[in-house]
Amino acid sequence: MTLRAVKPQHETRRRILDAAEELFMQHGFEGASMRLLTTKAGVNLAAVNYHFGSKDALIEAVFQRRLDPMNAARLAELDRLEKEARGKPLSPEAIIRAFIGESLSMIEDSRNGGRNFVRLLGRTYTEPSKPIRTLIGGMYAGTMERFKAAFARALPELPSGELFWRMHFMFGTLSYTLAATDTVQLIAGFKPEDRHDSRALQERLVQFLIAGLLAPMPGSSSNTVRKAA
Amino acid sequence: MTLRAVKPQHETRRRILDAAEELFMQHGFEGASMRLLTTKAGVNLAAVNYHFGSKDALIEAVFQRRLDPMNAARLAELDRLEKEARGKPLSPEAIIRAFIGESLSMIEDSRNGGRNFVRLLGRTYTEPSKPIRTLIGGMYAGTMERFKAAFARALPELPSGELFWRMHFMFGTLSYTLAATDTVQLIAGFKPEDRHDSRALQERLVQFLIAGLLAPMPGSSSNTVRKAA
DNA sequence: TGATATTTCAAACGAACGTTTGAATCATAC
DNA sequence: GTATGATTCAAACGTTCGTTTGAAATATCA
Repeated sequence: MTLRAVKPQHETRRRILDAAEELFMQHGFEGASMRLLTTKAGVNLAAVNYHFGSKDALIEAVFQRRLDPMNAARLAELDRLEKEARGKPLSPEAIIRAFIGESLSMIEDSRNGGRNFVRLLGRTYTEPSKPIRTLIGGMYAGTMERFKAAFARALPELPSGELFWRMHFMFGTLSYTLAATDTVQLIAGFKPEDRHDSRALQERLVQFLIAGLLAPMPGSSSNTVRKAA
Repeated sequence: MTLRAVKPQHETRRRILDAAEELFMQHGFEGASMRLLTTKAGVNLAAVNYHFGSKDALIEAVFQRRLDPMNAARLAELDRLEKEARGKPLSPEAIIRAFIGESLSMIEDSRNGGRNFVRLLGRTYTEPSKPIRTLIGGMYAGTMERFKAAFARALPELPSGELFWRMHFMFGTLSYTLAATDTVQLIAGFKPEDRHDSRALQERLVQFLIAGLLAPMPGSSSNTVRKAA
């Protein structure tokens, strides 16, 4: 029996989470049934309720597993940058990169399911279900607070009300980019070789977001909000 | 019986479409059941299948009713601008306004359900269901083609591959803005009085999108793609 | 090995789903 | 008024949903 394949302690949990991640992304939370999900995971139908309690708890666990480390990594990167800057405000670009870098690099991670998760995440921001919105909102609260403060320090001339909207727009662009890449195809002209080139995508997105963040104020002159480079 | 309220020819259809618009937005397509939907509409459970054939056909009808006129209005506005310009390329800002103006003004239209629809629409761009994506994609195809051509004429220096991505980002920002306003609340700082001020929202969004569209190329110098003002 | 948790399994639960049915009701035209 | 078609209605259809159950299998440790 020495050659018997070992069965890690919580392999069933992991298999369920992986299958759920992919099927929630493909069919939505309601569309992915327990039977489909457990079949794909190769576990018994009752396993979800045994290990997680309910389908809703499974949904929560799917986000917990990835979102907490993801936001922790964002905050760690922001901490690192701020320490490095020794009290000086960061550049808007650096803050943007700290926020989107982690999620965009996960797009390339198809082996560990990171790609599935970020696409699921992008879809979920516009999810109508109240409990899910509350869940996601709670997981983001602290991170958003810190990044908003960092942006405010980097852009002292930008009124707080405007900053809110520009973060809102930036987050929306990221969200849609994560969710809709190789799903919706509204605009013709997509080159298939771009699909997995997340480096090029990231650079394009960063340029777009920086420009939007530094856009002139609605009623102002043609200057950007950044007084001096 | 002279005072009896008249019943327009297809009032039942309209009531169903209105209820579906709101409930699809609130609960998603699968989450909004026929029983909930018909109860809200004040019609019999069998009315949907009688008037539309099936739930899927109802979903299609919900989008048909609003999306075709909406895209027709976008194209009409673009035609008007181009006629007015007498062959000269339009400004990027004018093209952007032609595209987003119609949908953003619907945000204020809560009486006729326009607000419900645009929020539903924003959510649907990231919908995983293949038939729905195909449906929406087909309804947008011609409009996107025309707007892409208009942008290409306005920005001749911008490579076509870049234009695709910038339209993608712009569309994402609009989509998220439509879908997530007063639903998701990830960033603290939202002022309730902004909620229905779609004029101010539109100006903020336009500034953000223009800046993103005209952003410098990823590898270029610090100039924007627009050679001269 | 034997006792004790832990995990898996097939089967079934009641509830809710989208849809169908056939009679009842309504509107319209002769 | 009566015949004809359109619409509404209560009831039921078969299916699938998330969940529960109690026994069987497996792992853990004295």
